[in-house]
Amino acid sequence: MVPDIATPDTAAPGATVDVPEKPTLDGLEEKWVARWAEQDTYGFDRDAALDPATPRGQIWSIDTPPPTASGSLHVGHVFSYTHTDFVARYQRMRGKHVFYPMGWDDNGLPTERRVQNYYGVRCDPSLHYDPSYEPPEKPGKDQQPISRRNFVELCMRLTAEDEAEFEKLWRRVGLSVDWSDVYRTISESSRATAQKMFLHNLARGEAYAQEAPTLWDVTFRTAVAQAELEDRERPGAYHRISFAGPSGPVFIETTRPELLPACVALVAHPDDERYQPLFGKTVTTPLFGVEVPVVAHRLAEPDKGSGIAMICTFGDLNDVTWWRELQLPTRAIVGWDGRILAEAPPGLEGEQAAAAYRELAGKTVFTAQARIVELLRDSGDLHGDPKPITHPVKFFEKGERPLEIVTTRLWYIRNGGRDGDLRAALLARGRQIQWVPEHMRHRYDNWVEGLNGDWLISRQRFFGVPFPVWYRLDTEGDPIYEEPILAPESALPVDPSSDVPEGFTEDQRGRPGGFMADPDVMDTWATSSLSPQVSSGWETDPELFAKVFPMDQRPQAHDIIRTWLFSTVVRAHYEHGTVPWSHATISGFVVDPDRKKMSKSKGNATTPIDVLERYGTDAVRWRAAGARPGADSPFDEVQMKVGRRLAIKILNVGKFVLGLGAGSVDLAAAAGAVTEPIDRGLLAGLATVVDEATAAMEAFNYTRALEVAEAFFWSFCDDYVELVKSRAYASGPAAESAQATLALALSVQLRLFAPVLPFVTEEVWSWWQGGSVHRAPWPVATDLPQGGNAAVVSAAAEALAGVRKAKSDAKQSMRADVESATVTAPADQVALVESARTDLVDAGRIAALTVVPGEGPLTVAVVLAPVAEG
RNA sequence: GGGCGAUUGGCUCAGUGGUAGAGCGCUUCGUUCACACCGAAGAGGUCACUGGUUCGAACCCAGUAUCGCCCACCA
Repeated sequence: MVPDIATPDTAAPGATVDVPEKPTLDGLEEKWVARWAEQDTYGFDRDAALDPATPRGQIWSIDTPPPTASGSLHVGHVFSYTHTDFVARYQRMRGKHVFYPMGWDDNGLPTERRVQNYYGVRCDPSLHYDPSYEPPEKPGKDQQPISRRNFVELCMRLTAEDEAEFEKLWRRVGLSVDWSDVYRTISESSRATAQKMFLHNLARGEAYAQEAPTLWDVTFRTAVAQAELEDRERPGAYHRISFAGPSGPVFIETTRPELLPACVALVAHPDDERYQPLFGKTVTTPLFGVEVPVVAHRLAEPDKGSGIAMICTFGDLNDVTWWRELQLPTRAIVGWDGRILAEAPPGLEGEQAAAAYRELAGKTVFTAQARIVELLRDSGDLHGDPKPITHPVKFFEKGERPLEIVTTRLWYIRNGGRDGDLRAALLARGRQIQWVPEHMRHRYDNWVEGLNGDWLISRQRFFGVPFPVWYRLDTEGDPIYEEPILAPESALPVDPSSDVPEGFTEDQRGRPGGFMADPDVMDTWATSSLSPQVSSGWETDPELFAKVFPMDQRPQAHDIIRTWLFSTVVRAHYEHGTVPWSHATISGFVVDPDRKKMSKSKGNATTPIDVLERYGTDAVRWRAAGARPGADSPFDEVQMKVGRRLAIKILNVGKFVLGLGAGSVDLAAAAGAVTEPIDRGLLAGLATVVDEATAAMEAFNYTRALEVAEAFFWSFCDDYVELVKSRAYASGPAAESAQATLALALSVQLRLFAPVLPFVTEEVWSWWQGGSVHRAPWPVATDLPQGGNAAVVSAAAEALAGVRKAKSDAKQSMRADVESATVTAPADQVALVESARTDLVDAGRIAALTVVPGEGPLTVAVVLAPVAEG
């Protein structure tokens, strides 16, 4: 029993029915958004939900995706969040306590960039905090450097403004979230959660630090994880270069000739007979005269280029593998800024090497390439012209320049990329999740099976969750990485760049014998992977956490299965030994007419507020419901009109039906008043619709649920209401049967539509019923009178259609009088049509109706009354 | 190169073994009596292709083609 849900029989017979003269969609959003807020229609009833007597199955908890606060929302967001809302509203009407918080992802790079541009500032972590700092009125020409803490404060300030705007939009979209429960990924509590979980991972050996070559974005000057990579096709060229070998030149082909000074070996496949004589020998690099060994490795491909490749530190991930497995020396030449380092790497001895290196030092890799090609050409070591090719190059998904590989010390979380048992365990977790649609599971499997390293979580940025770690400095001032100083859990969140570890004072920061902060922040996914823990109150609200975690539903788009979904599974696996949620519901994208994903950066995004205002929220939601889970859906404004038409129809038919006397029907007693066969038939058909819609909603198929409800509704309006309106106008038991049927049918249909069309259904409901339709119970077939025959309605509708066709063919008004009509129907339908005779005669304006059995489908022969001239 | 999905009327999509469906668009007609932000009627498809299974295939199986997405070590 759910106490705060209004039952639909609250309207007593003769209760006030207040139907507007001219119903309209205009203003419904403002009216009901305000009313729902006042009445806390969607509040999570914590006391009831946390009552020990409430079974877990009576709660539905949703791990809402926190939108990027610094971004802007487009129609695609509106669709996917609406999909979740359909489920939330359905579950609420099923009587569940719906835990539906909203979060804002205000952490990370996008926010940093927005703050830099908006205020004209930049973060300089070496500066001290200025408590009285105010940003310039207008951003100046040069960005003002400010301390990390000041920068973070500006981030907090701006995102708070952005989030207020977002909330307004979401309310207008009709999301039934509990607005008293909002989290931010940069809040104290989120930061504390992320830091605490990191310390747990570290204590259990699931997180570790390692100095290793890593993919590096030279624009953002940060490390990049595998999940943030994307390949882009870029033009390049094979350069054929000769090395001096023991018995003549050895030719290699490379797309990165500028890395020649970083060359540490040549490599060929062990079975490659052409190069077997060279294995174990050395060759000499052109220009630099460095002796490098020729080695064998199975990853070398005989049919690529000349079959022998130069290994550089580092040109690509293959180089890293070779370097690691063959234990080659390191000759790094690319710096964090993407330029060739000023100092030549070890191994380049002699004046020849130094002179050649000076030609490249300080240049970008692009200009260094141009220069070295000239040098190689002059020295005669470049053979032929470079052969242009197009090849995939790795980029940071938000970046504009190819990634380089640099060596640095970073934090990782084990994710199965280097451990088969862990990988198998995480694949098994994937199988414990129910995926909607089912085939999205393959994306997860595919990703986990293809991992080639652990999850890199360090980012060299400012606005993020810092690692709660310091390092002691030795007497030389060098950090002792082996013994990190960890913040105690009770102190979290900490900012090690301004907080001081236990036993030290601020003036020891950066001094020999003192300490230094870990300079990095966590990857944004390292925080958002904890959204279930953050929103459910892990460690901050154990009672709540125990009741809502693991959560019931994770809605998200398919493009971030490899990032958000996977990382959330990893964290829950470690900390809780479970999956974070039972269901993952995956939304597709809204795509433009060319089937390209809608996104702001592509400039093809449609602004939601504009569409919401033009068509009304319900119309937009109706269109969203047409996009099945996981399916991409083209944006088509014409479709919005159809949704709007449905909403208007609901208003009008509601008004009409209530005016026919349905408004004063006692719903609790209505079933007993339904006596006419066609009335019983209508409700029998509706009972089937209720069953089908319910089954569809249980399977998250809101599209199907809407479709069956809508098909029934249009037939209800066009056929049933037309057939019975004359009878309903009258009085007596037959009229009461019609009125009771209309009332029941309206009540049930409003509730079926409520999850998709919350505004218009609430409006009509309010004319006539107490409480909110959104707190009314989802209809069940057994509430409707049993035993009716739905075929009565279809037979009568078919006969009526025949009469209409005759009038249409004769180009007459539907109100034209019919002198006589003869229905010829299959034998088993004669009685059905006869049982609706009176309604049919009235609706068709038929003077004389005959129904006879015959062969073939039902037909109607009509003689129209003569039309008076003139 | 691997994986996943799609291919049904002009458009967007339902339809998983039994006579091809819906909405939009189109054509024709109709408005005092809930609804012109409307109603009624109608036209329109060899279900991508080739084989196979079956009494029967849009649907099941094998293969092909095209499109889209995800992944992949890219000299």
